[in-house]
Amino acid sequence: MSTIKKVAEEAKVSVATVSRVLNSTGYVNEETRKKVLKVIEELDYKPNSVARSLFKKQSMTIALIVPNITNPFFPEVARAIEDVLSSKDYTLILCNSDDNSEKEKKYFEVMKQKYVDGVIVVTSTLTPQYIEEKGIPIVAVDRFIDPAIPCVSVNNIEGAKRAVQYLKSTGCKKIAHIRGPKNITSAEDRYLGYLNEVESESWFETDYVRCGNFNIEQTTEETRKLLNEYPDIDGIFAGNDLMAVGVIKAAMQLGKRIPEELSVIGFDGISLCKMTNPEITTIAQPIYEIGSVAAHTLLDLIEGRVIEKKHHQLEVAINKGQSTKT
Amino acid sequence: MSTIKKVAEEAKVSVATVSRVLNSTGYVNEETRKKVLKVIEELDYKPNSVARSLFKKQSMTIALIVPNITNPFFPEVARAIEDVLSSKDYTLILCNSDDNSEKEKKYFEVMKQKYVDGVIVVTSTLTPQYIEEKGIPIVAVDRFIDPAIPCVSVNNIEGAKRAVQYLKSTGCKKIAHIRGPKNITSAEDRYLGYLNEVESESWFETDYVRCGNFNIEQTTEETRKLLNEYPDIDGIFAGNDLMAVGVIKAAMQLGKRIPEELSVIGFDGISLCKMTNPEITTIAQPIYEIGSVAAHTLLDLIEGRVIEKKHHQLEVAINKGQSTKT
DNA sequence: CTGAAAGCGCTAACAC
DNA sequence: GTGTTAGCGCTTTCAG
Repeated sequence: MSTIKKVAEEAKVSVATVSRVLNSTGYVNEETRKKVLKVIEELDYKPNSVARSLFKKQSMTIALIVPNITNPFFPEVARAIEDVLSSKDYTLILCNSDDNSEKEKKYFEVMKQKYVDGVIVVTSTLTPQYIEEKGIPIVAVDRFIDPAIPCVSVNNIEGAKRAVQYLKSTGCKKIAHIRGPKNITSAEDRYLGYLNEVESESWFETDYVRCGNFNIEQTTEETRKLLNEYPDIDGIFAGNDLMAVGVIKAAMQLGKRIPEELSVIGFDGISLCKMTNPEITTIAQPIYEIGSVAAHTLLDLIEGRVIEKKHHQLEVAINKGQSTKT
Repeated sequence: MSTIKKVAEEAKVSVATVSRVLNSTGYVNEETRKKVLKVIEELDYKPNSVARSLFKKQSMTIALIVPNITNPFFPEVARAIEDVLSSKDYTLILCNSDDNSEKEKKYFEVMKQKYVDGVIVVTSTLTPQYIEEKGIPIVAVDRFIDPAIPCVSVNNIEGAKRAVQYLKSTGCKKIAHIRGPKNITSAEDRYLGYLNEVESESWFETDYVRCGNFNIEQTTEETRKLLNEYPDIDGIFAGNDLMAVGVIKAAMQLGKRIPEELSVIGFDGISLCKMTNPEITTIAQPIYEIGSVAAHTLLDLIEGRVIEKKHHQLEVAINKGQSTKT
């Protein structure tokens, strides 16, 4: 592998000059510039990013910390982020935290040692103090951390309201909610949105809310119990699409027809919704856009541009499938 | 951020000594060792990986190049890889190639400049010459590249045979195949396995093979055509699970009952299979294990261990769902 | 416009 | 056992 020094020798100039043409900084005579370029070409010289990083204290890489890339929501976010990063010559490091605070911190440590320029994170355990202390530019995705930290998400409360409203509009009379984990802001907000729509209804019971923890099996189990206790529930708003699958499974086990006897609506809009049968009606987030906006925001932060808007709340849309009545 | 120099000053020793205790290399008096450790603790000193990389010409990071992380097969592979890497203090860089040779090459270039220690790749365009030339340790996953390059996959031919045999064993009399893209070795092998099982059958027609390109919509379209032309086909082996979804969609559109009128079997064993209705019967690859073995193999390669086995062919298993008869 | 030289933070000879 | 020093490959003052 050729180095800047070899190029300099070959071109009979100093390394400083080569560096100048490489980075288009400072003045350099057009003739010498051409000569240097020619030698670079001939030697197929590629600057060493590590050496550059050491000097500049930046690495042109950013890290994405998600709970688990295996959860179908995240690959799409990751893809979007990687797309914008690679178009700007940045590189993406992928980390799975399992929502474990220790792991998240360990990743942060490592990233700092590697001069990683910034991180995009989906977390519910990291505190603003810790983040502040690390001093790495950061943007949160999906889950809110702190007013001081840029965040891109959707309006989960509004989305949840729309879900319930839609269920009502298609004739559901008793609507339950299988919610995501406590302490996850997005799950909490969806629950709040649901509550807001139903608490003043005469039919509402607090017992209509069950926790499915974003997990199919548990959701199936909880739903079965729920439906056995309250056979007249005719609509369920699941806290995400995976849980909607769980709800549907439970309904099938109980022999309830969907959507005739039970309507189901999810949240997220992962591509899975279109693969099931019935296709799942869902409050779709613009997942790709979320990733894309997060990446751009982080780059703004890193490259010192003024960040006009700290909190992006993107619009949800309703994707109608066959798990709800028309 | 404190540096090794500050630690040395504070501990009143040379940087060499600090480096020694850091890396446990060479002799260092127990007393001084303790003193140094204490200072490191006090200053919360963390060695700078970039500086170390520059010297050692290695970065403790490896890259994973997949066509598209959005394809549900890959997140699981990525997760497995990241799990073993992080346990060995390596970091994972994620790249999406879209099966585009130019992008793959660009990534390779960048990785080389970053002193990335190795790459795990899913490719059908990279040539052994190119890889050789780059001189980066590499292991292929899912798709075979060259006998000289370590590869971890399953025996696709055998798996495909088993799929067809299973269909036969459940009573299917005319079995078609919706195959994946030409030039992708795994798709090719599955096709070969299918062919091997059916070509001597009296009912077999070459026209029973259609190309679905690993894509749901196209598969649905092709299947619909196929089933219209040959209404008596009663079994379809889809080249992967996503295409199995496409087949099922087509069957539903045509009002064919699954599995009574048409049995469907997929390949891969992604978790999606358990989320659809009917659940998809599939030839399941040990996806997590594939990623895990690939990561270990790459680390062996990187760390100079003898690699006992270049080509790992892991075992498939049949996952029975309700898309086939019992 | 160009070159010399001082680092960025760390490791590994090589002395002592 | 421990310190000195020469780099790893690049960027950026600072002279000239």
